[in-house]
Amino acid sequence: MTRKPAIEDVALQLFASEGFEGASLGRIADAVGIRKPSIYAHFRSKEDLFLCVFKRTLRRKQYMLLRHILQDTARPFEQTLRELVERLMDDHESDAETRFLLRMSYFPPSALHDRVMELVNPFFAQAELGLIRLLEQPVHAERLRPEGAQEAALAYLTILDGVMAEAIYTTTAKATRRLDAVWPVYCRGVLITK
Amino acid sequence: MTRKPAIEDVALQLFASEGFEGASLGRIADAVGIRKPSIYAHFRSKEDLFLCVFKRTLRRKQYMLLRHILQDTARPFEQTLRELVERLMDDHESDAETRFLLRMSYFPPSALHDRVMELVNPFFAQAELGLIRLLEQPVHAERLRPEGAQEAALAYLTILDGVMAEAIYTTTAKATRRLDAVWPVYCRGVLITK
DNA sequence: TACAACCTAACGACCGTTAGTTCGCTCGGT
DNA sequence: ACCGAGCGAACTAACGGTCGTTAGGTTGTA
Repeated sequence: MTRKPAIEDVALQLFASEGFEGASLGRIADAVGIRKPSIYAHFRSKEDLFLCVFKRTLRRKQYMLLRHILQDTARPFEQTLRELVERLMDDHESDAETRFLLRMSYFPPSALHDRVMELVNPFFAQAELGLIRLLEQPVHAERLRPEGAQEAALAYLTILDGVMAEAIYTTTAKATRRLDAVWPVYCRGVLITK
Repeated sequence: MTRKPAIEDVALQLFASEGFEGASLGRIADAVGIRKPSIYAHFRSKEDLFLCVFKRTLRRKQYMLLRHILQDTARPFEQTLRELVERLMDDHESDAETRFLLRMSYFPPSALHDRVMELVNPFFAQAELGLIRLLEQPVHAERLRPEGAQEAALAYLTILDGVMAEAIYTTTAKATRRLDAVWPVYCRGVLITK
């Protein structure tokens, strides 16, 4: 029975709350219940541990996003999209995975900046593409302004980031307040007025 | 002739790019051209240095924001607000002050979390209030949907944060692309359709 | 004008602590 | 007999921070 998954879980927690430099291997080992050198039985270095955790988180998040977007493509898209924001906000509050991913995408450890960006860029590019594909489906496109799928997708991602930003530096409650204000504006702005 | 301002400038740069834990006093001193103990002639500790720089940055940013918002209250507000996003994006690219402020507001050094938040919260609260006051002026309010000043202010702040988020983890060019997409959506969403 | 007293920025040397990392050993399962 | 997870000890480098001292400028007083 190996402690490898436990090490990754704890590292995720500490990286999310203290940052890469702020989370030491000694405290990670303490929280797992092992000694510091034991970590090196599973990871070549602190950077290696970080990148393993980062890749795992990216994989899981990508899977979750695609599942959510494609779960029921016939529903009104604004319902699916609003639920996605709410879901990510709740995740950010409850589990560290979303906090970790956001923090390390915004401010990666400077020595690993390039390698992190190589992983993050395709992730966001694919998310954007998936969103545009959803909105281009005739069921939804006909309710949007002409040629408005890409505009609606980019505007949505901007709003998503804005709400998550508020959730990061204040609270989920205040972020909900922002979402409630911005959502009607968004819908009026992208839907065709009949 | 004292090196105190130089120390603060360099600390700002390094805190912005490496984070609080990632920026060491030794490297700050090197970049200034002095030795590490000399820093203690001006600051009681690393935390003290950080808080001084943070407060100074907050003061300057607040001054800039108020000046921008109140510079010409008769102009169409959507012009003023769009220019403000563009200005903050440019600042983020050119000088470290905006990067520092955003990074440390999102992810303050965990030991200083509470003290940082005590400074940040009034800052953002006042920015929100100033914005609502601007939009409540009759010249602007009559172009907004009824009771829409607060909604328009919150929606704007969300979009501002979303665009800045993109500027942080990609580039100013990509953030501009988002702004171009979201801005017409915002205007259609908050203005009265005639 | 002279000069001692004072102040302060800056420094070299060094403190205790902790960081990431390596090595060689032990022990339990196969 | 082997393999690999885990550990104790120990290494080097770097951390934030303190100490006593120095050099240069300002000030007070005679």
